[in-house]
Amino acid sequence: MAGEQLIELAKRRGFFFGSNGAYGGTAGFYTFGPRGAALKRNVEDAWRDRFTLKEGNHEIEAPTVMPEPVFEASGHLDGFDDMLVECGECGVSHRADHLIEDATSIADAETLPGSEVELLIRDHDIACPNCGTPLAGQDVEDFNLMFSTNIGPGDAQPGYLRPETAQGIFVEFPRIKAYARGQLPFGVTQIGPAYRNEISPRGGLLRLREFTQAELEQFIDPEDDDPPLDRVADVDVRLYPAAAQEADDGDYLDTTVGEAVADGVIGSAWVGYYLGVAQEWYERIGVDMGRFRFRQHLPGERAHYAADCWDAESEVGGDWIEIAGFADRGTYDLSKHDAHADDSFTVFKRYDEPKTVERATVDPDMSVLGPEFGGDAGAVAEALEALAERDPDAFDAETVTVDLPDDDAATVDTDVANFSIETETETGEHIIPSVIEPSFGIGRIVQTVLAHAYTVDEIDGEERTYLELAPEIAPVDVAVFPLVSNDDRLVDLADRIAGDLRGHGLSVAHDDSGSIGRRYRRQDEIGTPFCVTVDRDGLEGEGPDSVTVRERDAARQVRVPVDALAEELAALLGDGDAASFETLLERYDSVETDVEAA
RNA sequence: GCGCCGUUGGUCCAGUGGUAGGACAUUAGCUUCCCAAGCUAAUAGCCCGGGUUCAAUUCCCGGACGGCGCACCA
Repeated sequence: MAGEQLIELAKRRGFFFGSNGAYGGTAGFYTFGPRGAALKRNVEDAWRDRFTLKEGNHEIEAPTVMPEPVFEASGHLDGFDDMLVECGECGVSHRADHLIEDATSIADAETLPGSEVELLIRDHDIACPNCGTPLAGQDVEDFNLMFSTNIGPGDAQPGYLRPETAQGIFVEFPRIKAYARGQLPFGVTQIGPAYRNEISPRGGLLRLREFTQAELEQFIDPEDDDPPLDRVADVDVRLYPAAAQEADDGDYLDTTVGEAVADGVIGSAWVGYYLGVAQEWYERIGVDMGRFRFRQHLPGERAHYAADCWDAESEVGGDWIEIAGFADRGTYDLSKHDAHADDSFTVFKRYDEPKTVERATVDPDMSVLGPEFGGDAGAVAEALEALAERDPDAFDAETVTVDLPDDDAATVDTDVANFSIETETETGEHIIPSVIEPSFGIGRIVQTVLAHAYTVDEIDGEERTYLELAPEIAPVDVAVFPLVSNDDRLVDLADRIAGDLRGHGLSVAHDDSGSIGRRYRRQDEIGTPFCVTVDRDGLEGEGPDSVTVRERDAARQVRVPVDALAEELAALLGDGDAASFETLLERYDSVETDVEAA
């Protein structure tokens, strides 16, 4: 519940802000500042680690501009536009196709041309649902949600910015399958921008015209391929099934992935598997699981090709927002491209046992058919082949007669057809894989982790705002300060340590401006998990030089030798529980600061 | 796209028909051995276009951007 303060912090501290402010701003576009870009990249890296590397999947990077035929095949060109009609009286815009569908028995008015829709509005006396004024005579305008462009000079080759990153994966499937050696199941991922020319962008990062998606297309043979469900069977999930949403007293279903799949609440085991993987991943990057749920699509909102569909939703500012979708898309996408494109979008599925089939074939003697039938010879040969398949017995006679496309019939000696029954061994068949699609909105995840990390507490009686970000995704790993800036020994050592830690691959902030408390607060506000402070005590005491390491959440401190610093920090920042601040406190001296976080 | 409301330093706000003030932040200096301390100074702003007016940041119209509601979200 920190909506406005969070937006203010995001702007002030460089997480994100509306783009092109110098030119008045552009709705629907956001720029990630230095902190936001780092945070977003860390989220993407965490996603890549879990959904690409840990799953053994293949990541690709396809262009954002794709030619028109791609979207003719995908259905986006026809299906992705809205027909709008504006009321001349009250000015409210309506979906023209919806008005038609309500007033007539036409089911898919979306596919009608605009001119016809205008006639239908006139013929059926359709009026504005808002004010009742007849809409006859108003223009129906197409509004396609894809950004269009031209590829090369002129307008000979129209192109569009992809409205989802997935199309790049589907289009390149014929080649990608070769890299997977043609073996199902395999998964292909892509992280990158997608574009939709939204009518009305709203809500900060929530609905943008350019946004980043991380998508996984898991290609499977639904008959043979099962997910490794046991890996996530015990993962607890909070489900909000369609039935519960429709019931008056519907409630969440707290269960495990294994049980939900076994009970059929989750229809697809593959979808269930990825819900479990996603649940653990969201937890890892710091989503508050008390403000998280999986919501099943209602029958009405499901895309027509999706068998079962669940959304991951998080609560931000009191609203539930969709942050990922998990859909069983069946063979929809690959079938479309298989039908439209030249290449084959199938994989070869080997049978367990080769099948032996007897096939009737002909091998017509064209040196006879040619002279006899002239230009029709080819058609005669084709008709013979078709007949052999349909009615092999016809070739038992002396002559055989076939019908030609132009209603003529042709009779030839059976010998000429060279009819035979051949035995063939079939080792498999070409199938179009089914697709399970987990699709993540990166910007929405960034917004979620920021909102869930936003915390206000009290330190030393002063209110403090900080981001309780997971170290893995925090934009800065560690900040290094001299405790005071009027002692060159401290300043120089802080400089040296910062450089050394950067050499170890850490993202390091260096700050010697203002009091130490002020510098801690700056880092707290951007979620830096650890601060290293160089003080005189660490240089003057017995033994090797040491510095203090402060953790963000409770402001506890421990004194660590400079020589061990890089190694200890790397362990603290590594993913998983490789090391915790508690273990540091056990092994080194803690620092009394009289500071109390409450 | 529609309706209502809004837009003043980096951020949050005050204010005015005669071109503006605060708080916080930032920078520099002094001070400072652990949590937004203090002192001094500096940087920095009326969203854009048109109209009314001697004069517009202020009033009017339009636009852009933002918030809320409607519509939309394949």
